[in-house]
Amino acid sequence: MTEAPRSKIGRLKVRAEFLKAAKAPYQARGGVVVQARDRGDGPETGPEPGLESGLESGTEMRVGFTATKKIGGAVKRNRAKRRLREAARALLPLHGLPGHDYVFVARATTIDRDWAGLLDDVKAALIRLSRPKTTPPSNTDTASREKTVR
RNA sequence: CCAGACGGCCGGGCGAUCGCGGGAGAAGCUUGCUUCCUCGAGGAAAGUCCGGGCUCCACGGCAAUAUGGCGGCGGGUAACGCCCGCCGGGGGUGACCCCAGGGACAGCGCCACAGAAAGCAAACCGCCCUGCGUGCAGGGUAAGGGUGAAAGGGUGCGGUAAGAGCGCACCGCGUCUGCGGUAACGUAAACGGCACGGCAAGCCCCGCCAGGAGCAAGACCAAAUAGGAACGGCGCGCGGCCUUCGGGCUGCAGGGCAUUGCCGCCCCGGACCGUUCGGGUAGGUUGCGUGAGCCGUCCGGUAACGGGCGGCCAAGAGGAAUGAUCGCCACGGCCUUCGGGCCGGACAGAACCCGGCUUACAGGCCGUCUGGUCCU
Repeated sequence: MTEAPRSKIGRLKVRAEFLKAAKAPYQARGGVVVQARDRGDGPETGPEPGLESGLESGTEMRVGFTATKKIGGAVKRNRAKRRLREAARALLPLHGLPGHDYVFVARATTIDRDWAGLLDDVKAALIRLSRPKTTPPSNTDTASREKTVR
């Protein structure tokens, strides 16, 4: 789809993709719940020319946002999604893994959490999710990037 | 100045950095990206309660019925159950506020409890008269008592055995006439001696208004797969038996070209192949914002509103943009050593579009009016 693998973050749009992500590992921090799913078409396999999976191909990482009615009315739900979207924009290129789908689930505390705290929550959840046992080989440069950030 | 009534308006401002959605705006190049420019939530965007526009479906016209809604009169409007003005009734010292406010001689029904009596009036305690056996019978009466939401006009005077619209005055009510008003209605006089109780938010009657579904409406483009149709090529087919399920053996093979056999050709049937077409799913485009539009001004109208002229184009997503952080100022609290410091931001987010209604709302501004108090 594009040559720049890092700056491009796709968006989850279909309900089925959210349901798949909901079965994946997740991490709950103070103001947010993050779910991460490895789509299994990592960058080493490369875009197979014959395969039909060209749509969700390659190193792209994608993200979706969810806020249930438990949080409040439309204003509160939109506000929570906006804050999560902004946090994802800032942190996902640094701590996200390529080829993964992330779903950020808003909680009741998402709105009132102060901004720095919310960023810490998201960062901690992303780092925790990025070092499970099945680490892809492409994770090395991501880890080094993490080190430089700290 | 205090208390209050009514109407209108606002819903923080400026800036910096990083971002997001739209653009038939401009430039650049590597032709699908970058940079710049520009526009980007509300007074209720909400509830989805009424009225419309716009779509599709249904439908020959008219009338009636059913069902639902509306209900003083006049006006406004595209329309309304909305708005304005007025009338009537009720409340308030007042400014003002409130009212499901058509019909009870079309009919049915109801009026609990209490009370003697609750609807073609009757008479419990009374009051009065007559009779006598002196506490009962007969009669008159509806003033007084008591019940009730409501007791067959009210108050006063006369009248009477006691009373009673029995008579009179005023008030109420009814009828008729005059006058004012477009009308609802108001008002005056005369007459009537009071008859016609209330409930229509019980059914009902009368008048008026209503076909249905909704932008997930509807229109267009159109993969893959399956199925359909047309055309062309092609006898590739069918039955029976056996089977180790791979197949084998055997028989038959439509109609026409006069007839019979063979060959050939054509038609038909059917399997497969090819081409084309239509329906249609995913997906995409559109509907989708120039409109009962907004601003200014003048004119008509008490007003709602209407008209003229000039100017403007101002969200349009589709997992759904309008955000994050910071600084200064304004506003509101609290503290203050009067320098300042620390907190805080209501209700709520467009989804086809308008007109209303209803509900939610921190804080603030403006105008008109009423009552009271003080000063001049």
